[in-house]
Amino acid sequence: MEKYRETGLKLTPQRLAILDFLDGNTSHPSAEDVYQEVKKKFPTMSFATVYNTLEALRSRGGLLELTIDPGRKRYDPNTEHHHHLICLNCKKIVDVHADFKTSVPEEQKKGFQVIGNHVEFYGICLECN
Amino acid sequence: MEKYRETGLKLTPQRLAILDFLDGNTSHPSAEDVYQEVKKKFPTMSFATVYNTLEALRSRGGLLELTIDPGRKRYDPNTEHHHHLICLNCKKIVDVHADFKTSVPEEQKKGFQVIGNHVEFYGICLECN
DNA sequence: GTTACTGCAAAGCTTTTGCATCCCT
DNA sequence: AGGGATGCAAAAGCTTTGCAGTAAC
Repeated sequence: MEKYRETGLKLTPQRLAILDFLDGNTSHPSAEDVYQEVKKKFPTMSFATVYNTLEALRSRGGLLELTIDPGRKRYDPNTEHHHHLICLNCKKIVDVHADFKTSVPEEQKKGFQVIGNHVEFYGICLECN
Repeated sequence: MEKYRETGLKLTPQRLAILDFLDGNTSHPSAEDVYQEVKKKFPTMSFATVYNTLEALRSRGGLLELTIDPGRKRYDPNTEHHHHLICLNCKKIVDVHADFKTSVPEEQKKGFQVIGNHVEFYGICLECN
């Protein structure tokens, strides 16, 4: 939690509440989810602060922005390389840890400098089935 | 092009122009891209028609909705199983054809019925580098 | 003739931004 | 004290929707 201080991030009470909510969280919350949660402790919380903080974390490499859910961004505090399984019905996202050794065939790279990859599995979760 | 008629899709001139633009298109256009292109032929084209047609195609399995680009949906008329490489800078998307044999480890499925997967590679394209 | 599509405008959601005030360091 | 953060409101993107007129079947 305190590790961000040294990156120049100002640790306000609101930010600590956001960090606290995100720490170890595997629910892949949306900005709205973060807002609703932190609003309980800080009724004056605004989306500006939520987005500001999420972006501050992301730019420091402390948060991943997932584009797996159409319509809204989802955030993942686990920045280790891993993959995701999403429910097509309720949009629940669960982590998948595995090493798939996927790589773009050389002749298909089109000059791209490939930086990383992410496997997205989709299906229907237990509750929706 | 005519194959959609038998699915109950009404082939209006506007739809034929959209189908014509999408056929064989590997640029993964956004709704805006489709709109701008078809507007050349039909100046009164509206987003309602674009979205209506894209959804009609998608629901019939003739189009994929990609959620790979934060902020807007991208569409892919190639419904064969394949993967994508996206430029983090300009959001260009290119196809990657390969069989990666990825699957969710049984103990991580959490009761999900897994339907499919998609590998997303990211990097910087030649033009942006 | 039916049924479904078109086009315009309005509304809905998510995200971004301007700005005055406030507070962490 | 200074620089950055907060919070409110407004605005900006993208997508959806209502509805009257219209065209495909």
